[in-house]
Amino acid sequence: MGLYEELKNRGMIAQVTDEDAVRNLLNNEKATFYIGFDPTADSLHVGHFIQLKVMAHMQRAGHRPIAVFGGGTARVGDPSGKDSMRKMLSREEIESNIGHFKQQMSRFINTSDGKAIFVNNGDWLNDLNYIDFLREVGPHFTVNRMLAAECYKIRMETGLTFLEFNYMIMQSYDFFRLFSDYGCKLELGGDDQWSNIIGGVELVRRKAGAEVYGLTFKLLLTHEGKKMGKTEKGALWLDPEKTSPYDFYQYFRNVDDADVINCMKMLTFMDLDEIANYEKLEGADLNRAKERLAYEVTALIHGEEEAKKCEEAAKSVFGGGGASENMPSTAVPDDLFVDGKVSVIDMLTVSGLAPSKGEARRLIQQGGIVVGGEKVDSIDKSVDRSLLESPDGVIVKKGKKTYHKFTV
RNA sequence: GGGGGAAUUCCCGAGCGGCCAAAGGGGGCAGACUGUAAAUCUGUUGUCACUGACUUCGGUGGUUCGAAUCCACCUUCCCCCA
Repeated sequence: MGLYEELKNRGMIAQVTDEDAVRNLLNNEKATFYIGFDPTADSLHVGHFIQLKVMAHMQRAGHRPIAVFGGGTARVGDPSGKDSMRKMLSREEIESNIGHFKQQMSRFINTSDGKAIFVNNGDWLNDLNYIDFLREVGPHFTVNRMLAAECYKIRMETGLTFLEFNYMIMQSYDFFRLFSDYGCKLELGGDDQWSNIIGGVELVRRKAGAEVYGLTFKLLLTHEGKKMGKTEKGALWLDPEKTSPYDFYQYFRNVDDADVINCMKMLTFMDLDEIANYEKLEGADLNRAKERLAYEVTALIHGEEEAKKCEEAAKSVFGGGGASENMPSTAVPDDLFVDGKVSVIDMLTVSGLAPSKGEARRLIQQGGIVVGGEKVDSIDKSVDRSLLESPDGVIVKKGKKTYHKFTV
């Protein structure tokens, strides 16, 4: 099975500019391709991971990836799929974000011996001369076509600024530059990038008279069409400081039944035949698939060792509730003790389990707090220091799934 | 440049000068039911010293016993016309 078929069978391919040509390129040639990443945050998230995975996949097959960091484009902001303008980022923020991206990415992409190229489109976009640029690329785009593009659709309702309107042109220009400088023949991206990608394909055709290609991947969506990887705290980040491996693991351990198989196909390197076996599972048995999924994805991002820890922590906690060294924990500061006791309310707030005392009270009143295996039935409850001093500390359960260990 | 409108709690959105910590929905959290799933139902959702007090309704002043509600100026956004 060729690389193209592999991607297709995993249900990852959304749109292709020329299916036969791209299939041939992926299966039989060694091509240079690129994916762009706009450094709009200080960490990559699961959405980016799909792109990383594909890059790694393609690199293994002998193709040469170019990762383009949007040091220039991030200053403009991609309006695709957004209903309002992004906050403008300073140059310093952008540079710092690029640093984080590079670091995270080097885990997945081998950059030695020119096997992959990291570039910053700010290198050619930042110093463009306005009129020269307009004359160079402007004649190749008509406003009529641009306005009809899918990526502007939402914004035609809510308002599209001229700043963002130019995004597509800049990204198209990227492709042209990469084609000229590196012979890049293929641009990959999330499906929301389709308009921007075909803009580049067309620009290369018109300016250089060459045929290049575009391919988009399905976005990671739930079966209801909502974006996956969203948590209360924002995205599901790859940075362990921003999303702990445990939370990361739990996110996938808790995916909807209907989304498990899709996630396996898109996010792991698991063999398709093996996935097919999991696909046969039904009802509660699907939990086995979820465990596997969570393990695999966590291992890819945080390493096998970390993934094992997460798995053990989850099993010990949900399978009977023993202490675990991998559980998030908080040491209670001395000043919270009164007569050798801490109030449960203080424990909840100091650990961040509850953002305020009011919330902490509410949790207790609603029966959502269990301390050391016993439900807390009064907001005045407190815990003896001696219990916290014991080797395993005190385990507090908030709601059904949140466990936290307290020590001194 | 001219004219009109809007800014409300996490989001959307209602809000006669007192009965407004502010309707309703979404989202979040908790409970019941479960499989660490979904759906459903219930409760809850500013802070604290929580049967009370305090701080919120773009900003700054003002009118008033009393303002999210009225006035002035400022800031930002939207719409129509040019």
